[in-house]
Order: sequence, then C-alpha cells, then structure tokens
Amino acid sequence: MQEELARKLTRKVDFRLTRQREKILDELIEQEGSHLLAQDIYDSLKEKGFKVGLATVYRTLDLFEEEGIIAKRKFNGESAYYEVELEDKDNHHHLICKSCGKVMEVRDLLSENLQSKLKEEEGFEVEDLCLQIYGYCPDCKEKKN
Amino acid sequence: MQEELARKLTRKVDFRLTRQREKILDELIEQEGSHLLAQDIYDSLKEKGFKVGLATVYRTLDLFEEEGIIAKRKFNGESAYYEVELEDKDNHHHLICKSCGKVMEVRDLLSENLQSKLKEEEGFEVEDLCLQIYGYCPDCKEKKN
DNA sequence: CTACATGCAAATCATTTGCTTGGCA
DNA sequence: TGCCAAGCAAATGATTTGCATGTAG
Repeated sequence: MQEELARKLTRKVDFRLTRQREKILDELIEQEGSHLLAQDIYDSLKEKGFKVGLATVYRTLDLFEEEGIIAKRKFNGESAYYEVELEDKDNHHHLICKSCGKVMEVRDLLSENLQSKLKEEEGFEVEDLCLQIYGYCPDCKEKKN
Repeated sequence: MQEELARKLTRKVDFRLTRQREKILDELIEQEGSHLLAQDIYDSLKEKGFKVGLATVYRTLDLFEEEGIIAKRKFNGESAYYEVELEDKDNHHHLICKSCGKVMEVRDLLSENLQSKLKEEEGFEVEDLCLQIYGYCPDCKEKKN
C-alpha cells in the first residue's frame, strides 16, 4: 500500500485504518488506470479470499472520494465508476464508446486558463470538472463500416 | 407547439403524434432553458389538469432523445435532467453549483477542432460530448466568505 | 473502554417493463 | 381495423440505511 496515500488516509481525525479500507485501497491502486465499479472491487476482493460487505465498499469509496483520494464518475448508465486520482485532476478526460462501452483516457483538451476565465467572466469558482466524450472507438468504428 | 420540432417528431415512420407527446413537447419548449426532471414534467402537466403516466413521460423523453430533439443530462445525483437542444449542441456546457445546485450555462469553452483532433490522434469518432463543471456560483461563493 | 466501522438485510428511489386497454392513422 | 402508445402496477438494480456486533486507538 502506497505511503503517500496511506498518509492522506490517516490524516483525518477519527479516521480509522481498518483491514477492509486498506484492502479496498490496495485494490484501487493495483488496478490504477481502470474504472472500477463498487461491485468490481467487491468481487475482486472476494476472489482473493477477502470477504467484505458490499455496503462497506460503497461507504469506503465515498469516504475516499471525500478525502480526494479517488474520483467518482458516472458514464452512460446508472452505475458509478471509481478511479485513483493521483494528479492532473482537471485535465484528464474520458472517451466513452457508445458501442462497446470501453473508456479511453485523453489529456489536455481544455485550455489552462479555463478556471480563471470562468472566475472573471461568470463569477463561478471551479472546484472540479468532468468532460465526457461519447462516440465510437477505433474498433467499433471499423465494424460499423 | 413549434413547427420545426413537430416535423422532426413526425419524420420517423410509425411515429405517432399523440396528445401526451404533444403536451410533453409543449412543456419542454415552454420551459426552454430549464433543466427538467421527468417528474417535473409530470407534475407540471398534472397541475395544468393534464394527467399522464410517469412511465409515459419517461418513454417519451427517451424517444425525443433518440430523435435528437432533447438532451438528457446527469449532474450530481441519480436523476436525469432533460432540456431542448435547439442548436450549438456540442459547445454548450454546464456550471453546477455544489452548494445550491443551480445550473448555469456557458458556451464555447472547447476549441472548435476538438472533434477532428480526436479523430486524428485517437481514432475516436465523436458523437456527443458533455462538459460539466462543479464549483460555487457567485451567490454561494459570497456566502462562504 | 468507547466511538467509529462492519455486516447483513431491509429500504429507497429513479427508471424500466409486462400486460391489458385505448386511440391514431 | 391494425398496431403502436398509454396506464398502471409490479420489477429492477444500484446505492443507502438501521441496527446489532466487532474492533482500532
């Protein structure tokens, strides 16, 4: 389990580092770069022989999100995907394939001064942003033709 | 009810223009600029003395979305918001206040060649995109200080 | 010890679906 | 008159919550 994240995790007062929280974090780090459902983490841990309650997974992920350790994203459907959010938070975006559901990542689509521009022009203070682009990935585009 | 939209609506073969569809469309047009829940439309129509099934509202909104007449957006929570999508589809974005939930609209935050850039560099064919920016609106920012 | 965390099962809540009946074209 | 659409109620499925018990600090 990564040191820095562990520190972040224990930073908060009355925040206890339990076995399940540790395991869930490990899982998130191990699968860095993927977009995981709460259910995926639950399944993955069960497979490794570590049984957690699904409710605990949800509670823990919410906690991590509040702490800014991970990001919660909703793409097409109902369910939420979680991913570790190491840095470069605001300039990392998602290309979502409408055919196969694959999620690709891209960076630096937004101008760097977006934040200050919105502050000046709209008086809006940006905290977080989320650019999702729907369309067809190379594989599926091919199949369409 | 607007002519152009009516034409779009009836364009599709075997697409029937029923009283409820008409009413729902009227409602969407009347409240252009707002972001409506299915429930809002249901309530609003009921208030006007026109009773529809909520399921019908959902079915109709989905249909309108498929036809490209309206856009379906999910902001923070669970529920989906719908809005008429007259033009300028891809360069119209949302500033969502994390405190009061208000949604402001802004335009032209993205470079015009985004689409061709993604096609060239990633092989990804863009169909639709959605930029959501979370933070604090002028009113709430003030209150914070 | 004591407050916070977990597990389980039951509750929620938006949205969807099955099925019967209604009404456009 | 044939077929799609509407209405209602029941089903779904992700997420949340209540409560009794476990456990980190």
